[in-house]
Amino acid sequence: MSGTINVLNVAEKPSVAKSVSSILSRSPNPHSREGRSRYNRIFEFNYSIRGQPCHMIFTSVTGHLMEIEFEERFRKWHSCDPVDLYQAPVCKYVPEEKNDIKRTLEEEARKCQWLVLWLDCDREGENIAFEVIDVCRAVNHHLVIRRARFSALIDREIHHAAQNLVEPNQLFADAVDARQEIDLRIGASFTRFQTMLLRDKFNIDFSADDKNLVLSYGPCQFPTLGFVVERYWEINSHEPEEFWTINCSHKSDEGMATFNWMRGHLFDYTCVVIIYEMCVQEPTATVKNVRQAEKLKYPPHPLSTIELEKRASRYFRMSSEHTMKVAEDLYQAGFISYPRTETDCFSSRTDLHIIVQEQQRHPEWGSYAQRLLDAGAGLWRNPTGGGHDDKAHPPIHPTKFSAGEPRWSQDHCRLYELVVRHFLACVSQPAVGAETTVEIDIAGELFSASGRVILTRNYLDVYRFESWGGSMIPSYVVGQQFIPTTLTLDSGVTRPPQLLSEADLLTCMDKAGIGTDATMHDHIKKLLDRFYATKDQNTRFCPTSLGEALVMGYDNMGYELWKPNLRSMMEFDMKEVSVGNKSKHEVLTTCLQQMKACFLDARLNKIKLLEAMEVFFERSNRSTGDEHHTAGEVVRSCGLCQEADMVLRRSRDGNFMVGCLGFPQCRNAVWLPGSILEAAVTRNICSSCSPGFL
DNA sequence: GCAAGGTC
Repeated sequence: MSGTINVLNVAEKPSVAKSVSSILSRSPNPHSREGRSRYNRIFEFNYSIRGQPCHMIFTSVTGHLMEIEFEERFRKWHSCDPVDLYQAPVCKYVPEEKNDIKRTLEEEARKCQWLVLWLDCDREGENIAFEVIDVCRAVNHHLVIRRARFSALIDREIHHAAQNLVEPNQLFADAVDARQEIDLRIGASFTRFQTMLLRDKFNIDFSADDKNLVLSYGPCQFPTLGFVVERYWEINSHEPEEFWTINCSHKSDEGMATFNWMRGHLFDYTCVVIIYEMCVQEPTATVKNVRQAEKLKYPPHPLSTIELEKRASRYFRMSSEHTMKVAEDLYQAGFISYPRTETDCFSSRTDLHIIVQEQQRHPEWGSYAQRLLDAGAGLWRNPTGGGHDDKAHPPIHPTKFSAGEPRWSQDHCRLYELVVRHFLACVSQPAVGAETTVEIDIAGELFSASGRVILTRNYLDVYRFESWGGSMIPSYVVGQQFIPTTLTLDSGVTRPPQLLSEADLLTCMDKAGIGTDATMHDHIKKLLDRFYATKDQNTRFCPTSLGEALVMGYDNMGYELWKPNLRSMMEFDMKEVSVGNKSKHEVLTTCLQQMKACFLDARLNKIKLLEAMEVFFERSNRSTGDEHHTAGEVVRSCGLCQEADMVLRRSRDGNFMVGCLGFPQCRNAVWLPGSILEAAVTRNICSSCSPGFL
């Protein structure tokens, strides 16, 4: 073997550079010096790779080093036709704020014989690896380039990776190149097109700073908007239907039992009346069945990013964007582990007990932590995972004890508490309850009642965010007979679903593969920033007229640009590229060809987009006048808000519409076609569809 | 001024 060689090692982020350096140098604080970028230090130590003595120089980037952009002459909005953006040359460049990292890499690469890439082992990481290669090779053509493959920051894994270096995977990087290019071309072309088309035609009046009103289109943000609009439409089109049911209760010395009709509810009034009459004539109830069973309520799986966002939204009404900001703070200060992870199971190598031990001092949950560690208490249970593992980061867990820091905001305290309590819950036994179900028979009709008592709370003692409802019911024995205390015929009305909450929206995105754990909150925030949707105090999202108009415009064209399919197809193609079934060129060509055709067609049909905007901005303009308060003929009560009446009126352009008097709080409305010359409210009921009770 | 993806 020759003498010592210099090896430049690059990780995706500073924390990984430090961890890997510690492991390889077998020292908790390896020697380090400053680089040109103040975040990315350079660690130095000696190491031996397969007998070759190496002087290791270990630094990092911060995610992608480069961005993709159109060539200069296509960057200005009016410099070209947006359709040109499907062929315009694109290039990768290092943005200004990453220049110091680039310079560090160049300076160090000149001194080295080898370059070892320690980027995350996913597609994006592989792509970043090639960005680093580009920069380093430009200043040193003789570099020997190697890739370290590791899935966890633990000794065995890291030493194994260092001793078994491989080639970087061009296919993985290609998949990301294709994704970037498609996203840029589609996003920029549609954004410019719809912004320039609609901004000048409509006086879209936003109270805030709208000097740079941009109506953006993106393959992630639009499907996200699509979910919001789709739910809103589902609510609007809901026709409340009246139903009937029979309820029965029985009061005894032990308390009250409420029995539900096992038929649930029926929409046929006559039918329910006949059954009810039978029950009233022979009201004696006979107990047919009494079941007792032990039920378990399991603690949640270890915490992934999406779950953290969902739970912070549900428990504290924190937005996912704010949650990630606070989590990042806590992570930077060392209180919680890395907050961007898909993993919801702990590696068997993680020492869970040590994490619990640290929390024993806490005034609120410390005693619970002590009980967990007491083997005699039997509270401990090894956590069960949810089956997700990104092979890079553990689930989110506390890494340092705190009883609250002076600099923390209320949200920092809450989020730290959630992470700790969630962790303690994960390693706890499930809650145990006893459930009793009683079935009775009245005149041949079956009713049932159930009750539950919690026998052992276990994890519920620490996880104060969850409860397990249930009430006691008196005891019954099979064959026992009694006369019900009440037996009533009740009516109800079917309700529309609720608007999507932030947690619902995250679930929709996760299922459809829209965005990643690190970006989903960005796409949600974008809907609010672009005035496409609003969020109420209960974190529920409602599309604005603008958001609804955009989705409706494309929907009327017959395109599913606002549905998640487009992104799923792209994801599928990316996978094909990364395993070598399709080439990057092939995927780019076909995908962009299709999107260009779609773009040209959309432009040809821009009248649909304009029409959709007219509908909503007509409606929006009206709200500034007071004419919507003028009464019209009442058609029916509003099924959406269930508070005001729907009335028939003429809109400003002379067309008929049926709108809710609750406007603008309630935006329920039906717009009749302009070809209708007369409209009136009658009591006649359509004989073919015979709508039910309204 | 435009996308989505890394990360500080």
